[in-house]
Amino acid sequence: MGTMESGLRAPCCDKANVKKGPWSPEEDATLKEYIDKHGTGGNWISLPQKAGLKRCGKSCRLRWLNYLRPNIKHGEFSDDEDKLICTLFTSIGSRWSIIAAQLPGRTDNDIKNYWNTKLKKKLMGKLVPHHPSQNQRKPHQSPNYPSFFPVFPPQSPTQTGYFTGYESPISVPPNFMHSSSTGFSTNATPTALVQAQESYVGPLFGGGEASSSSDGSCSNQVIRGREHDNYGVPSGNENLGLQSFFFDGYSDQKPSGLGYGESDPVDYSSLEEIKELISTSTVCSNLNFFC
DNA sequence: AAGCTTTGCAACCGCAACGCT
DNA sequence: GAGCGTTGCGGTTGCAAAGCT
Repeated sequence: MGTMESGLRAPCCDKANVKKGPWSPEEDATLKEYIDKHGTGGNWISLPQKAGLKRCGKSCRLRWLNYLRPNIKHGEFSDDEDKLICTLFTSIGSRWSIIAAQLPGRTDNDIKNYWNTKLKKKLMGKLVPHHPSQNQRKPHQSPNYPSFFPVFPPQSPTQTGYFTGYESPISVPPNFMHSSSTGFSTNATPTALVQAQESYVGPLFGGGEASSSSDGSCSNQVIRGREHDNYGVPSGNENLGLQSFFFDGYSDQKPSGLGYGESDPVDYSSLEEIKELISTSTVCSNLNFFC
């Protein structure tokens, strides 16, 4: 590690001579043909050159993994898949790669998009907003988003007990993801994950009580990190992805109306509803609220 | 029919971990 | 152990299509 600090990170490719944007059928064919013949060669950076593509290696990798790879499933998600995604999301957050690993043929990108555009709304559609007056749409707000998606109070991120809405309301013990007591691993079955989450579901909504880390700093600090457990699985001190589930009441993707620290009033009673909904949807084996 | 808004998804970006030297 | 290149991941963006007025 350690190139990050310098700010002098070399670009992964010559951006000037690299094509961006949607892939053409010809490019797809070229990439597929090359990989079918030679494999990836363990080096995506040099692959486009060898294959005769004017693309960044990263772009090739992404295209292959998300689209060209054999056995990729496209199209509608089944109810079972919906439920599994929901269960896993409430267990481990936006760990899309891990969630994707439980859904054969689905890519993390697919699942992420599906969650952000459909599943989240589907889930939230089950909730009735408390205060219709707050339900006025803001730019880019989906019509069926309840207004009470909390945007958290305008407190300093360092104040214990609050978070800005840009950061996870959740902190997880560093050993949670690879704790033997939780039984978590990428190889864990969804059932195991639910069990793990069950043991942890309380603190998920513990608000301020759960937000301090052991060194006394606040877990509002977004911790991005990937440790790996014995299974080669990302694990560790995680910023679970419920943040995206919670914060953006008026955009799928970004809080376009309010700046950092600005907020609408919070409807805390609605938090209880969400809490109940998620714990119900997660813990209850009869996940039938999608039906 | 035209213009505007919203939605869905492919692709990009930046960061952090990995792994080799 | 440090440095550096590569990989993998999650968040974000851009744009075409669909829907609405």
